[in-house]
Amino acid sequence: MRSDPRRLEFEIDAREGAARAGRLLTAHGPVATPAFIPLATKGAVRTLDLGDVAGLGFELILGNTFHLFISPGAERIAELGGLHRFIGWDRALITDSGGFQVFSLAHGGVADEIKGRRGGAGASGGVLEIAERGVRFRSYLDGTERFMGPEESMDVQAKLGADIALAFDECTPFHADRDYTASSTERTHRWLERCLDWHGEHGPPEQAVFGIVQGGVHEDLRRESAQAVSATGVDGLAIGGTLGRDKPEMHGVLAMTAPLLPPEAPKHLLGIGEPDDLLAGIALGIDIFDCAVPTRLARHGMALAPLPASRFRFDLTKSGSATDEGPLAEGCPCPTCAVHTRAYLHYLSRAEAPTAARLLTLHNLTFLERLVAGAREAIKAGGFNGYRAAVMSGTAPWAA
RNA sequence: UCCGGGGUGGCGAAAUUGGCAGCCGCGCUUGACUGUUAAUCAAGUGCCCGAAAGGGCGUGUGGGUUCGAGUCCCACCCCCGGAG
Repeated sequence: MRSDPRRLEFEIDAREGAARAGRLLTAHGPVATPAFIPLATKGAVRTLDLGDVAGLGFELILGNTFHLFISPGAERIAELGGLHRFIGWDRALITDSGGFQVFSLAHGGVADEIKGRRGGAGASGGVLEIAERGVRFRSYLDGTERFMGPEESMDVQAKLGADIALAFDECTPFHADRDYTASSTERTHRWLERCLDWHGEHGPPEQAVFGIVQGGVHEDLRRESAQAVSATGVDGLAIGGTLGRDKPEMHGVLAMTAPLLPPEAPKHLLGIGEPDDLLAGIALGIDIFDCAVPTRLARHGMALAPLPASRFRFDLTKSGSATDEGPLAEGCPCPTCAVHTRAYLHYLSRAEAPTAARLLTLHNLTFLERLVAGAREAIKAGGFNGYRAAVMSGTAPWAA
């Protein structure tokens, strides 16, 4: 157990039901919440320069312990002045612990595991052993055997110098049975204690640590996990693990889990999400979200748009856009929509021009930033429910 | 005009030399993507009719040989190269 002073101030300005608007005060500046966090897994938001990311208004990005550990290595980054300096980002930074990458190494993506497809482009089955001490795996880069446990993860994150470190956990698969999920969740709790012990002794004083709540889809396990993580006095809590087979189940698990977390703590929903998921999470009191969807979809020719009937996606690669002179989304304030037509973006996407991925990434990140910015304003004005209903009925976040 | 080479899906091309035409790739269509091993992956795709099962038609054109022809023979059309 830790009894250190808090390294992360969290101020709540306004509440509406469980939803709240406020800010995280990190060593690298404030982060207005609710916030969406772009992924900079390998130290870069794919296709963008971090100057672009700051220009879009983001105050927090997420880097990854596992990938940076594999290359270029924590020592290298430490020698070069830490991750902020290495990548040229002076705002807040959170690093994921590597727990999810073990899952990914074994199963590919979340959807691959749920649907029983053994991993699209991933899933080379590089996990050798998951044991109490930690995880033995084979590097996807050069095949060498590597090891990561709670201490190693925290050591890497200390060297990276993230403002917020995530505790090392095991992301329990959807297909794991209840017994496995229970014992894995308990091990994650023991790993959290070891993370905090290591961090208390060696970690940067200004670095905050979030613990991760597991428990799969089981209410009692989620409750036990929420209590166990809360009891450690972490600076914040993250909800992890696979949350169910489909969206309704995911929202159910979320609705059951979120209220179990201490109300005053910052809450991070890991790996989610899509626009409706963000609003569902915000309604339940989630403060920060990270997700691969906006940036990955952009690289696959898919734009986010106020289209709830098509999961807020607009497929720009379809031939219907070939002669469409309108913008991606009417009234969108992003730099792409300010200049370009659907016809041009369609052409670029089909041509697999790198510029297409960049322009769509700018748009998609803007969409989510505007979505959460709108939620922040709505909560402060006491109109979040109306805002959510408007977005869910197809009103653009920048118009709401 | 003569000599030589060549005409196969939307495109580049295969076809074990007379044995289920179109392998493979591009393009196109559809699907997937939620703490990023994904600017990726999966499925389909000769043409026509049909919702489908299915049916019909297909290797420049027209004949011929053969149980069977993209492949062999004859004539013609077109393209490329060379010679006049």
